[in-house]
Amino acid sequence: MTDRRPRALLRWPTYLMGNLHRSGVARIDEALAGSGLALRDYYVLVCVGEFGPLAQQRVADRLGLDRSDLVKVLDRLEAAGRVRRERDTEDRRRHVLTLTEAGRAAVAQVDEVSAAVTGELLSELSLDEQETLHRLLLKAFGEPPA
Amino acid sequence: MTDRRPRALLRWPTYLMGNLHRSGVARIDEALAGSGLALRDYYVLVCVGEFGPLAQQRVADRLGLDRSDLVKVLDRLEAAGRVRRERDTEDRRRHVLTLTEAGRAAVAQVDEVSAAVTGELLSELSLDEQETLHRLLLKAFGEPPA
DNA sequence: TCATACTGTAGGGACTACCTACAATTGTGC
DNA sequence: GCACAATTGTAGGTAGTCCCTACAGTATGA
Repeated sequence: MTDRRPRALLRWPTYLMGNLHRSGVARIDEALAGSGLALRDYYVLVCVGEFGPLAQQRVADRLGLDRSDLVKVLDRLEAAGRVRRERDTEDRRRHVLTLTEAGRAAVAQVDEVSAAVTGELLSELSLDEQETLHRLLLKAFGEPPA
Repeated sequence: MTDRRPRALLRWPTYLMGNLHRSGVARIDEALAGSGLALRDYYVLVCVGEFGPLAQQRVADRLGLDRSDLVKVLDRLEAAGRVRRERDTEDRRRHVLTLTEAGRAAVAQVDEVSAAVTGELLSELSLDEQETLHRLLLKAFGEPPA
């Protein structure tokens, strides 16, 4: 029984984005169940992969996470052999993170799932509209248009 | 030190919407701190206000929440005198919820805050673009265009 | 009457966001 | 060289969300 939502809430982009986000994450997590991968893991893997060997604090900065929360994610990822975590020989406070081959494979897997889910999630929109939505979201986010 | 995000993540509307949503909610919560109102409370108040006297299960259905999670929200709202919760005389399994005057005032307060925050959140977009974004979000959400 | 379904409530588990504290390490001013 | 501050990773706590199960009270239909 999926009743209609209050119209007074549908006025707010924040509300709409929250619900769409939640729906997308749920679908991705469902597709990823069993692989031992969470969506956050993917974010971290992508970040380490894109910006080369990185200290944990730098990953947290780039993703807008707290460094203390990153620890558990990295524990999982390291145990699964998806990242290497080694002391930085130049600054022994830091751990240097590097992506492994398994990590790269995980990224590719989530990329595929995410593309499929995005298509579902925005299936009510034409391809042009999807493109427009993405462009506006990027701009609102403060990123230069791709 | 706000570093740039991984480009590979900015490809995903789900990721962008999640971050924008989080940012919006944080600003609203901040503005609402001290008033004893959470954003979820507002959702519930709006729902009860819009669809008249409602049973708890109906509110949960309309908002996509679990009825068990609604209980704590309603405990707060009732204690604050923002909703009345009474046994339904026609079906004594149900509690009938009605909005009080204080509840209506709370809705008006959050409406104001939310409008201001939405303006901030989308300040990188022109008014036309904000309108387009909202229309596309509504459509993606499966709602008929207003 | 008996079985079935619905409603509100209690409680738990897993996850996220945010915060503090702390030990190890590095850098700075003297 | 040395006291002091800052940084980094880690542990832990709190609050909130989402999802699930169990249960007692109530209604409904065979």
